[in-house]
Amino acid sequence: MASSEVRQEKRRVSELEADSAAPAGMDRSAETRLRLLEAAGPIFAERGLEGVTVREICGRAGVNIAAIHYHFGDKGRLYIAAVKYARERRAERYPFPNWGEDVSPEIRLRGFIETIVRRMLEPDVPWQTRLLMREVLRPTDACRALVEDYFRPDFESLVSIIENLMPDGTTARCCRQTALSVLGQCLLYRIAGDIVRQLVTDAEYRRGYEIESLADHIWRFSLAACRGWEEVEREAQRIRKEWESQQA
Amino acid sequence: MASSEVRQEKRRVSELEADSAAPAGMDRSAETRLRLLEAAGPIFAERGLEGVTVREICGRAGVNIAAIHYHFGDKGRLYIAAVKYARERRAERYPFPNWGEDVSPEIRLRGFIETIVRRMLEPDVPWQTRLLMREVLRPTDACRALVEDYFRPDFESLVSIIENLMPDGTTARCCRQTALSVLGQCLLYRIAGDIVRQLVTDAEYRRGYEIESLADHIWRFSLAACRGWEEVEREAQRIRKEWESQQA
DNA sequence: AGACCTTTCAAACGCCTGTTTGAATCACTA
DNA sequence: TAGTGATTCAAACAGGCGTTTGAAAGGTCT
Repeated sequence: MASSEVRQEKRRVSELEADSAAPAGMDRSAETRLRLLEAAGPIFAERGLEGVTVREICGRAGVNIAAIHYHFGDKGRLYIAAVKYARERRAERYPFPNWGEDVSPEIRLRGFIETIVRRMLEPDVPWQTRLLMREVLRPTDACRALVEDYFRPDFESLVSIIENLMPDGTTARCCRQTALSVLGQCLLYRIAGDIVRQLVTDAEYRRGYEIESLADHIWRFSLAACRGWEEVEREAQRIRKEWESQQA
Repeated sequence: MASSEVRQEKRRVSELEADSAAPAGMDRSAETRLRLLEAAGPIFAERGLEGVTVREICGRAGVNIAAIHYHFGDKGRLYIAAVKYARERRAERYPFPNWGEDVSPEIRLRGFIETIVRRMLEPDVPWQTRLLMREVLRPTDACRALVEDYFRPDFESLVSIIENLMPDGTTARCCRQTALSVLGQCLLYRIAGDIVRQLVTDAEYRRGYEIESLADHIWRFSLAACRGWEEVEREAQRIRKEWESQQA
């Protein structure tokens, strides 16, 4: 009992070393760690922590079952390590376009939407991106901080795009909520792809629901909402009165 | 082995009887079935098939573990029975408003959105509704037909509302996709409620994200999109040209 | 009351999970 | 080459899962 704790303690030290380097002449230990991470990552990204067995992971990695305990302590910490690893490899994630200063907010919005949709749906987006997306959508207690430094910057940049598109004087709160409306549209196809496929006909699905077309529609819809915002503002009072009379 | 099959076969017959009636003098069998369904339903609705153990279900129902096998065959068929039961009790689900002929599409849209958001978020919406929502979002093979008769009618009525709001000549395909944009906004708060709460400040969340406010924003955003649709159509060519030049 | 079928019950079964063990193997130093 | 610590391995472990069992209890007929 005490001996196993010692084992883990030793390993936890060399985990830290492993952060710093994976030298050309990689030792067995570092290689095994890497094989586990690279094997576990994609499956975790697809099916989550509970949906995967350690036996499957080790099988794909070609290492012994006990390796997880030896190198990471347990399955849960392997998962966390995989998330961290994915975050470190952030460069590999599907990148946002890098606009110049003079690019219009309309174009920025278009690029943002396409990037998000692609991250959601592109099957050959790197698993690191997909795992981080999963964590962002259903944050594990252990990784809640991830939202802050992985996703919030993207969110804030979307908000600032929208601030440029909405009429002057629109509150920041309203802009944030609008940003969420844009994100919600993107998420739908990831979360409820099955039902969407069932609701529209097959032919229509094949022609109008590839990534480009989806991004295009979401963009037009969202942009149109910004354009029409003031008009609805003006109608609002009349409609709201009608609404309340209908409610009663 | 053969005997157990016989048992199940017998039961499967009386399952059918159980559809027809639950008379005042309910016999033990029907009562146990009902207790299982009523105990399992809410937990299934919350955590799904895999997230619940038969021991928990039977514990809450106050019946023996073996009752599931005896009355339903196995856990999976209990789940299916719970979904069917939920669908039969459709009347209890949170209803759409029943508009008169003369109600404007703007108002209809407002009512539709609020109903959906409420179904997603209201904690004391009946579990039957929540279980069906879950099935619609991640359709199990067994219950795929559910989408057709439970959800499609709602979807089609949303589409027809939108057809009345979009400019004349908008294609049906575009209206369906727009309907999905509306639904996506509603879904976000159910699917990614955690991250939303983290992205906006606590104070803002409490004041601006109750059901009424959410429905109001989604409604304004969607209505504005319909109003601004033609304007964007007109801009589209110019913007698209800019987009393509930026891409290159 | 006795026979018969239905329904419940406590207990166990077999399986799969994540984890642990102790010995075998490897890589390196003296 | 012998010794030492790091790493791998096959095997087993404990515990939870869904399922099954065979007997007990309940209800309903003649």
